[in-house]
Amino acid sequence: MNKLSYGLLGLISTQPLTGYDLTAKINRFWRSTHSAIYPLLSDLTVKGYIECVSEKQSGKPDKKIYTLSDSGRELLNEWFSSETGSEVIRDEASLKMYCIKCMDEETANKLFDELEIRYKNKIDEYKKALLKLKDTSLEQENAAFGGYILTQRALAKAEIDLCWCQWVRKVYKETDMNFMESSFTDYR
Amino acid sequence: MNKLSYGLLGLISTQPLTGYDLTAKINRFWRSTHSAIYPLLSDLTVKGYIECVSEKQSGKPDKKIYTLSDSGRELLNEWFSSETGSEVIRDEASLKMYCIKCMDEETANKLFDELEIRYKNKIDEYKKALLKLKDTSLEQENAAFGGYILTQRALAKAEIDLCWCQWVRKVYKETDMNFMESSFTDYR
DNA sequence: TATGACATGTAACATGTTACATGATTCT
DNA sequence: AGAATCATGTAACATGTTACATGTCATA
Repeated sequence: MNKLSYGLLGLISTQPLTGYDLTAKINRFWRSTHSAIYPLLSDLTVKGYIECVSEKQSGKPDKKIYTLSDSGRELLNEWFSSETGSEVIRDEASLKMYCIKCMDEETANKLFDELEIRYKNKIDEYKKALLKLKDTSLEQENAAFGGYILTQRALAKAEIDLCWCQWVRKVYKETDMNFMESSFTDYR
Repeated sequence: MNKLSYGLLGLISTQPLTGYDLTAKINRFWRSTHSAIYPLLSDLTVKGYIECVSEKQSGKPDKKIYTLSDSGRELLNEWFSSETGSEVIRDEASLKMYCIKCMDEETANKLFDELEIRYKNKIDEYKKALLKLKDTSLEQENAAFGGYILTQRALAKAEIDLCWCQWVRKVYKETDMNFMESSFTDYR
């Protein structure tokens, strides 16, 4: 059982879902692809933590709808009480930003442009997701609550990223002053 | 060449560093371990992007100090201008928080406690790192600038995480009201 | 008429983690 | 006395990514 497997179990615990649904849902909090998820779902089924019902479709592969079993629910509760692993971050933008003073000005400005657009798009995306959640909240309350709080957090972080990028652009330009004088905390 | 290799090249570009130094430095922005980094440094040396000078030590393995070569500098500049990959996040805390409404109250409160302590520790750590940077800025300006802006960002995000966790705890308790009424943006 | 959403799966390859291996010096 | 820091490296195993494979329907 790896962390992703627990995550899948967690999502399934709030409502029955297909591998396709799970791939889309989990990606907001845990980077993954369907190629990693489908084999894990097979494993979880073999181990008896989830159960699967097939729904016939025309033109598409049968839809496999997964639900949590009793032993899956037990395992989930153990996971809830276990120590939480620390966040894994791998951000190429950070690696580049570390070197910002080594780039020529044109390259640096292009990087600022690229990142600002990216963070603005994220903000839009999360705002839209929040509006969408307002419609679907009535039936699936537990899942909606989870989706709501996590999207609020993602939005807040995207806003920080945008603001930070604008601050760095400003501080980068002011080469004559001591950069330690400009605190991002004050700028926010 | 994977992203981590470019990151190592980037760090070395600002100052000569050992594998041990690199492991410590890069971890703030890119989760990795020495077991992944040492083989990459060998590869980069064979390919001629970095050069290595050994310094004899007693009781410890020789210290290998890496510097960037001309072809390494060229490759770095190409990377600076290339499209930036999107951030990879894998956060077990998010996976658990999605299920917060499915946990019993005691488990949920323990999770809130665990995460708040974690975020507070991070905030302390980054504040200390910022103070430390004020002393070392004079000689290594480019590296200090990179370290400074990235630590400011990490601090801002840790503060958001703590604030968010406290907000979720509050909203979680208020079970009778519609949770969509409570916006994290207003709470901040 | 072409792109994207829907829907599942496998294979080859790349990358990451954990444990093993060694050992002096400094801090608590 | 024991833990942490410094310092490099390999091996076995676990995990993740990209490409391949198939095919319909709805939207732009």
